Amino acid sequence: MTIRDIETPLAATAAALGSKERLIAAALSLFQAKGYHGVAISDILEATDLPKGSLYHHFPGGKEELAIAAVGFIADEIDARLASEFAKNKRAGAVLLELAHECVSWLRRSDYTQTPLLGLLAASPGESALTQAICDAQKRWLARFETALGGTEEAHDKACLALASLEGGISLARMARSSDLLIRSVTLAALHINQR
Amino acid sequence: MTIRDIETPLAATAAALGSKERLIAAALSLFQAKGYHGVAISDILEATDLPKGSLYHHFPGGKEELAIAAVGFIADEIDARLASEFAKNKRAGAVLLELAHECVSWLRRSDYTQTPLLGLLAASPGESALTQAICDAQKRWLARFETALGGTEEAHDKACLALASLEGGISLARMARSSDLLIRSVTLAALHINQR
DNA sequence: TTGGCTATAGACCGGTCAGTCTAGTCTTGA
DNA sequence: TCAAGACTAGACTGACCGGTCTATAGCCAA
Repeated sequence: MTIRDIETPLAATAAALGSKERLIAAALSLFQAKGYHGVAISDILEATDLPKGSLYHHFPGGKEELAIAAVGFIADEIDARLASEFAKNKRAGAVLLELAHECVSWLRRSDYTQTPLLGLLAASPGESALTQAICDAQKRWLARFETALGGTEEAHDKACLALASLEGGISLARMARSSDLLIRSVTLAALHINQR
Repeated sequence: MTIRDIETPLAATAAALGSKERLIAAALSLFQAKGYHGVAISDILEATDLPKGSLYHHFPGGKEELAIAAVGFIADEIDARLASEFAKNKRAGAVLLELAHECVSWLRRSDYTQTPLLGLLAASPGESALTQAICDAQKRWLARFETALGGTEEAHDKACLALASLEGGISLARMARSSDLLIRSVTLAALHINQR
């Protein structure tokens, strides 16, 4: 399963993937659209056309374990993507813009219902394992940008701006139903980040 | 009721405010911490120590009407705040930084449970009146920055970056439980915005 | 005192929630 | 061929959800 399978969550994947992957794909797609508390187990089962027994077989920990798996999946995907882009010696600003454009097509494809990253997924209070998983994902992405930018104090600042403009831009764009806002903020941020 | 009452949601306000205001204050505080779907009516009633009848008397539309009122309240508060700051001819970057610092103290006071703005409040799908209310709030704040920055195309870009870095920075900071990330991203954004 | 209005009070309802449990069906390897 | 594990299947449970309903308390005007 790759990130592509998630982007077309239901029809295309149902045939090719195993139940566990289908559950993760559907759960991620739904959580990104409605947040953890906004999605019922029954929604996920309906989307995957699987019975309850399957879900609790693969994820004995229930809803939260499934959500953590979904977060882990998207975290790995994006982390790997960042690693491969940076390995080509691209400038951080260029990588950021590329990621933003991918988010735009994601937003458009889902009719602005999904948040491609993790921002709105949680809305859950402090100590849960789910929140921790989201936190870890953000840390890893931040670290990718930071090292790519040179690992200095200034690099840290710029990495923060990169992710913040991306997450914030997604939030703005999603609400306004216009990817324009995301592109504008990220473009400006990328400009600043590429300055040395 | 002012924005201050919300920041210390329970104890301080209980005595001074009427039931309706107490409901709005508690609802806003809870929604900011756990998102719309993460808060039960019973949570709000418990926080305000009011019976169900009172809530449905003041808000016949139930949970959603209360949430819309809460969004409207914070939208007005911040909009007014922005208007008054810009009226003093402050530079946009300075106003942004000031707002960010207020968000920081807000985050700290709530032990990083609340999102001071609206980003995580929704996690609700497209067409609802609540989503529309949040969208309107963002538009108004965006317009404040845009006009303060001169109303040009470039001003629009900068306004997007301002709000995106703020919303995104809050999201990062909240997850990492460190206001540092918010300050870093907003400071950098403010720098860029103040450039002419 | 009375009548009407605003607001409080909380029992109650049908629906839905996450999660459990038992039974059945595949797959696989000896 | 058969036994054992992996997986599917869905009825069932108790808790909790948002919302409705009736009853009552406080207040001010007639």
